[in-house]
Amino acid sequence: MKSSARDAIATRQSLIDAATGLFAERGYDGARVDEIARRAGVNPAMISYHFSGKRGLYNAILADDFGWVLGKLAELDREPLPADVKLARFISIFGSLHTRRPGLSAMMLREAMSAGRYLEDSLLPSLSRIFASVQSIVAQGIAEKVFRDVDPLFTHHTVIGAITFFFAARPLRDRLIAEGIVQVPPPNPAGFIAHLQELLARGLSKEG
Amino acid sequence: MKSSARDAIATRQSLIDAATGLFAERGYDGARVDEIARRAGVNPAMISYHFSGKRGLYNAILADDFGWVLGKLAELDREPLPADVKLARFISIFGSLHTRRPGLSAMMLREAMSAGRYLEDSLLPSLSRIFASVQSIVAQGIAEKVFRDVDPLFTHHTVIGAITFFFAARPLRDRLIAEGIVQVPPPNPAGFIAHLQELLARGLSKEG
DNA sequence: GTCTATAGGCTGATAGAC
DNA sequence: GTCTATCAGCCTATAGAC
Repeated sequence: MKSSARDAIATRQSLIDAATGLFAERGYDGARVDEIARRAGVNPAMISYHFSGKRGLYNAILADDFGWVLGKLAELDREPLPADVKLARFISIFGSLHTRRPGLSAMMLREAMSAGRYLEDSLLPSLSRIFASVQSIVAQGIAEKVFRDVDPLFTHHTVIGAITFFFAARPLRDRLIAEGIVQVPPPNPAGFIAHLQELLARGLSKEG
Repeated sequence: MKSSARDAIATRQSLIDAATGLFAERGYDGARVDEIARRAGVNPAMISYHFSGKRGLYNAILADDFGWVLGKLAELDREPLPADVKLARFISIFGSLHTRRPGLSAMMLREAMSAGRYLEDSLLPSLSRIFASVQSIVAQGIAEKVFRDVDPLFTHHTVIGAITFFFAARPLRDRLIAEGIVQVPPPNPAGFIAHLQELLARGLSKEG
């Protein structure tokens, strides 16, 4: 992952990749800038240079990824689909986000637990948007009578909680498997997403 | 919550309560011992005295609560109940744990994300036990043909993820509600637990 | 045994010289 | 883009009061 010297783009990207992993596993305060730089294979001072500090690096990561999700959510909003299909689609989008950007689920969870403590104010609305994303789909489904009468916020929390936990808890799962403390095959993300789609489809269905 | 002077028990408890809140919201590295002591209304040096340091305090909290959960899980194991009832019971136990000890869900999530980084080795088996608790219930249900043929680990992650997220994400939810960014009534834990029980019962059911 | 005040010493983020 | 020094922040140990 080491960038060649004098390549600003590569330096930036190395830092982002290394930092995402460390922020995810150790949190903002637990991640050391020296180790981020070491993993990225660049000089620690590059963090100030490219992102004006640790905080800037942290927020740059979230700004990028939030942008990606919001774009996808906007696309989904525009499509005139029945709510059950939308929900399955959402689960799939949210799953692929975390597959493409491992570590993001943990960063988002940490922000949720700390009420957005390390987040720039300008990013709070984006987080809020994502935080509330499933609710409107569920509400639509209830209105359309394809879902039974559940609480949209509860359903939202179940979906977001399950997905983020699956990805965020990977470090512990991997450790327990590696140390032979639990014996399970390493689970695959696509299978989990399918499992969750099926569970929700059956669990929310009006009939049954 | 301030303990009266020279009351070791009260001092200890104040520290545990204050620390649980701060560890939950800010993580191990983000929680400052001075602030823990200030919130507890005791002198900072009391942390060394009663728990031989920050790390000891952190692990004392987890040791207590893990003990409580493991006791409940052992009880549940002993009862000869059908798997669907056991699962509902588990959800209820796990929910009441987090209701009684707000902050614990966040502490456990953080440990899962960091692979048990701040946990004493002696507590890892307990965490692992909790981490794997739902799996065996689901496996039993499949064998008994009351559940359809799902992946027990996936189901486990869904349940644990949903519950811990609901409680751990409270700070962000409260903030978004307080600032009027989302408009929902503050959700009640008991309702969420019931919602999750119902979702799982329908979603895992063999018929339908 | 329980608690307070304080000083020491370490670690880590950043800025400025090169 | 790198190296180095500084400065701030935080945990803990110590000495002693109650």
